[in-house]
Amino acid sequence: MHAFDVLGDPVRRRILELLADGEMTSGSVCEVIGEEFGISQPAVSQHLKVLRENGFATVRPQGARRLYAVNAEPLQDIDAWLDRFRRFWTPHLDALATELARGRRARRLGGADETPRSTP
Amino acid sequence: MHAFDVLGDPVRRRILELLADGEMTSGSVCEVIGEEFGISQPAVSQHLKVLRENGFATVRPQGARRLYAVNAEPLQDIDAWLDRFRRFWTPHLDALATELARGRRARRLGGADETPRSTP
DNA sequence: CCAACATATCAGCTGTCACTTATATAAGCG
DNA sequence: CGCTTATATAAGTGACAGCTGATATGTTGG
Repeated sequence: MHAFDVLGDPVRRRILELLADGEMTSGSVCEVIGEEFGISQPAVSQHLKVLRENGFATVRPQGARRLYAVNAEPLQDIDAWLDRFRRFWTPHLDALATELARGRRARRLGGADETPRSTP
Repeated sequence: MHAFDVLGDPVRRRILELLADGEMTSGSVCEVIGEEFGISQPAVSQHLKVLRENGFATVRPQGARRLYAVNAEPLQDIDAWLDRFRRFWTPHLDALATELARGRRARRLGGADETPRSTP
């Protein structure tokens, strides 16, 4: 599943927003999301699974609870993908801004955006 | 359709990448995308429609052709949404970087991310 | 140990999205 | 004017994402 697909779901975006403020147990997430979106505990748990399996969140058991936290790497990938469009709203990067942008880009791991081969 | 849903499709992402290099006719886009993804002209046309209707692309008729171009506003929205996670990979913004980040954020239009009301 | 809690998984249903083929609209050209 | 080119729309279909209710797994406290 591609990073953008993961973020395509409003529930998952909201969960990440929650986690952005710090670790949360699955239960707390379920409480808030259930309240806001009116969906069941299994539904939330499934969303957490998607976030986990796609590297957007990490889990840490603490007794019976599971503490979820943001893992930003995939978000950084998205940020990197946006780079090619930044010039549309940042007409002329001055030297330092260029430097900063380059820094962000360089800090990325390996490129390889899955664009399919010409003739399968 | 939410911005992230629009970008959830690899074909649409690729189209935007193509348009990032400058205007293209629908035909040219069809040619490249058809080649790369092996889908039909109507399929590509439908994707272009989604991009159009969600503000990711603009069209300009030129005779029988239609020239498509990137419209970056929705991408900027996404960039703004990412702001709350930037601290995860930019541990300590120095003064100027903060200033730049604030500039980007401030340049955004109105906030209002569609988070549903508590009890419908 | 066992009852109650916390969380994950399973199986099945349903709506939506991306595709196809066929066709409509419209501009250029001889 | 027809004919071809360029693009969009329509209608139908298959796959799959996200939901629910039921249930499995694992933990804690009495």
